Amino acid sequence: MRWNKISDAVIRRLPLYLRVLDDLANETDVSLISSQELGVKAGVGPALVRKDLAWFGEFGKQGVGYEVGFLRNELRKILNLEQEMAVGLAGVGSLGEALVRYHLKRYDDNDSFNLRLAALFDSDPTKVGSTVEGITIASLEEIPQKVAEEQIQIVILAVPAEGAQDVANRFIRAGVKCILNYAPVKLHVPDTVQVASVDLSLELQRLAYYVPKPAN
Amino acid sequence: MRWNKISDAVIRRLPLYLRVLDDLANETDVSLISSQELGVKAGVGPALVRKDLAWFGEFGKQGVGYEVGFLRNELRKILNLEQEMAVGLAGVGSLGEALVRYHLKRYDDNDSFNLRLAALFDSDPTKVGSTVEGITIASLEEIPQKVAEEQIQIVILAVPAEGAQDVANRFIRAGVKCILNYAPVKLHVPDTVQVASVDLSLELQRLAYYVPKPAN
DNA sequence: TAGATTGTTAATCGATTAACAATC
DNA sequence: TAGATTGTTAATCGATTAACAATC
Repeated sequence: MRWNKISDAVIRRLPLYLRVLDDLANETDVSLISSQELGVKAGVGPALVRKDLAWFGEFGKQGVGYEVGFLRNELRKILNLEQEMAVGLAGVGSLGEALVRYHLKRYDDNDSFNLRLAALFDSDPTKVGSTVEGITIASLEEIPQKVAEEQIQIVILAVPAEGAQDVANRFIRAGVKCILNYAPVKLHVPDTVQVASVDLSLELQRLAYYVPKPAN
Repeated sequence: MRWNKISDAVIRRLPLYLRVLDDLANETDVSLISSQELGVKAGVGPALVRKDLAWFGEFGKQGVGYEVGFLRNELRKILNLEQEMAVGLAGVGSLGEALVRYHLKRYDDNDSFNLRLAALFDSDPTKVGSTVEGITIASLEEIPQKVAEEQIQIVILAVPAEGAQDVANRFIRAGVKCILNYAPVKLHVPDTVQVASVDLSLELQRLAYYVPKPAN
């Protein structure tokens, strides 16, 4: 299986489809779904659903639709979620702690969320050694060892803006290729590294544009 | 000023530009910037920078560039950030609390982040009446009054997945038109309402796709 | 004036949608 | 078989980039 150069726009929708299939697998006894229905539930047009899936293979049956359990499993394979993957989190402030709890809840609730939170990191020596939800906080110096030991593949950055680039660099040097960044800064990374960014302030400032201006 | 039908792709980049200009205004004595430099700092091509800005007016001088303070101010006007705007937050769990702190820090640090956190809401009666960072938690029943009193224009949802749609509906009924959703569900809203979504699990599942598969 | 950079138009690129033959 | 829905190709739509005349 080598699917080169598939657009990120496509990849972004796959977890959306997977979520719909997960819900369907739990809540109902529906075992078949059409691109039409899947599209409605995911908020995507039916043609686009079919085209997205077609990049990876032929998963449906003409005249019938897609078998829920089967398609779900294929999506998990495509997204690398079949085996458990280890995730690290740096910056155990109030946001970091909240993300730890949020993550653990997702991990427990959702079978397809095969991402185990394996290590925490913080620069503050007074935090190092203490635990959050049973996970011990390591220092930034321990990044190389921990990443290697736990085979950490993805890192969540919940550090302050000032420290974000430095901490990112440390993980990149340790071999991490995927970063989910919560700090309000643009990270500069080699293009072998994928960054996803979650930025409250950018989102809010964008929403402000859509606030209706008072009629005058 | 009536700029109809400007693409959301454009709007998403404006806060990025604004952030660069804010940094420039604070850190250095640079008072002019070219689309080239602004583009590099924002991670956007120079032609696109010029085209984005051109939707709203002529802000530069040929042969010279853009005046930092002036452009910054124009962007604030465009994004509705000139006057302070009131924001509400629902769901004061650990994520909600963390977002409160995060928000207040941004509000203090950044002049252009003119979004004041004006009210908190929670469904848990044992939380109602207590305060976080000096802001009192109201019940969901108080949404209509609070929204009207404080003129809340944007709401951050940090409630569990199950409650998200219901809480969203309450705010929409109270007249809120912009929602920033942290719950892992697709919200169904009238198309007069703008939703921005932040979804840790979708982002992580997407990143998992990019994790290099072990050579075998 | 000469050099630089904008604002804008035209060309390119990519992503979504429509349509339909294949087929379950 | 008749009806339905896929997989796929062609058409459309929109966004980005390249190019350049206008002009500071």
